[in-house]
Amino acid sequence: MDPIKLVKGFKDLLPEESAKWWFVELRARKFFKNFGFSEIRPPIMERTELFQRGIGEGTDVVEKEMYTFTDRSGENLTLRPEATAGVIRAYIENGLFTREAVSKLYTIGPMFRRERPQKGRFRQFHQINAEVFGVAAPIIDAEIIIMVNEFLRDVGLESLSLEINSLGCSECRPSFKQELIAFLEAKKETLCPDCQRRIGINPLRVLDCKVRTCQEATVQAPLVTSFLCTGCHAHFDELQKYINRFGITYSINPKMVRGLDYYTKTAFEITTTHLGAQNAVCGGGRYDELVKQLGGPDVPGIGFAIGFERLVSLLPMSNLYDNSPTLFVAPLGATAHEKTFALLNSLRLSGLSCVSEYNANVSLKTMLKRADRSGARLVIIVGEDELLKEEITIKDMQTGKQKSFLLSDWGKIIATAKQGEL
RNA sequence: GUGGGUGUAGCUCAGUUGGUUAGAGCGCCAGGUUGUGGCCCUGGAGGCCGAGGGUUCGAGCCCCUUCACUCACCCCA
Repeated sequence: MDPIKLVKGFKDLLPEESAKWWFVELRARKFFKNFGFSEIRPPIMERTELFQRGIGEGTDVVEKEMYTFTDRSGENLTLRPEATAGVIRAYIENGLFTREAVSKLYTIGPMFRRERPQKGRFRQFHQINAEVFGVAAPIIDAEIIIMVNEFLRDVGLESLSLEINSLGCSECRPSFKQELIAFLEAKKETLCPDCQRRIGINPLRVLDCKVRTCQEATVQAPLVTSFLCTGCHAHFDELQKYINRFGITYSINPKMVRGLDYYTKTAFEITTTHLGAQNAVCGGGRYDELVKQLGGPDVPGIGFAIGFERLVSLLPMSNLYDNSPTLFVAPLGATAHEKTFALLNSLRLSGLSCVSEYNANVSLKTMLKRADRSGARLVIIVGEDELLKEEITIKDMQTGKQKSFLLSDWGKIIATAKQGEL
């Protein structure tokens, strides 16, 4: 029979990798706690309408990338393609805005988009998401940007670049958009076919196009930053003031746009050159009108998403993700297995990570080989000699030293094992 | 959805103008050591050469089809 294969664009996370994931996740949770966030875990499936309203009908994500289906009772459901909409739904539905003036929430989990897979892009992928509701002041924009920037540095990423921009609000964006469209229409001939199409759909994206002729054509294009209303302008200025005060390096990229419709004012992106074409490790921004748009109170919001797989693939080599046990128990023969069984498990219960051999017939040589490969530094050997004397031998694999202990003297054995070396 | 690349052992890959029994390294198993790992030596297991069809006396190699993976576009984390 042919084995069943995994779904295209989905990945099995194997043990070597999952150790890295734990490392990242633990660090992230620590960071979030320090910055006053708490975890929320909305389901990974929502009513399709939520995403249509939240992300925007015209976006590619909604138009052609969602895993949407009707369940047995005819409800139209979708596997979440991003986290923000679901978090906002939960925020509204559970009335979190009535409990506290400001909510700082994070969530870590899988997202689903039916795109053609490539380097750094999968149909099931994971994100670390953060959202803050209820703060309109730019100080929070700065806080969030600094937090995510420092977090990525903390887990060990290097040569990242941070870009920020302001996309304006519903007041100033339309006039900019109008001006931009007029500009692009005039240059239409020199733009690539994709961009010619974009003029009508998402004119801001033209500024971000990779085709050289398009980049050349848009050097003189009007910039959002020069169209900002006084409110947005002040917001953007103050944000920079705060970031400068903390002192991280960034650049302003007036041509950066975000993919989803809901962003207003601040937008930012953290990229690297080591990811192939998918160079964004983190993207985020402010969405002051989204909560209201989804039926909630008029509460401003800001958030970001980190691509988990992308982050992990950038992690430097490190022994920080080492998952080795501290101890390998090697009993020779059936009697030794019986004698060490209780000890083995009480070592585990005392907080030590121990592995053992289950086959009573394997040789000491093989067990030591397995112990070596397991990464355990200490090995407890129990064979005929030890059984006669009611002893065990502990071997330090790094130094080769060996030492005997009375089998009954668990306290001493555990203490030595906890030391991790002889 | 569109375009390119690649499919040979568990993994990374050789494989001559089409020629007999398809190879290497790593990994795995066993032995060299009756109870001592790594290093070294010896041996072993492991392949429908992605699948289907075609050309040919003969196909891993050539042709067609198909599937999978991969990279890029679109778009995005």
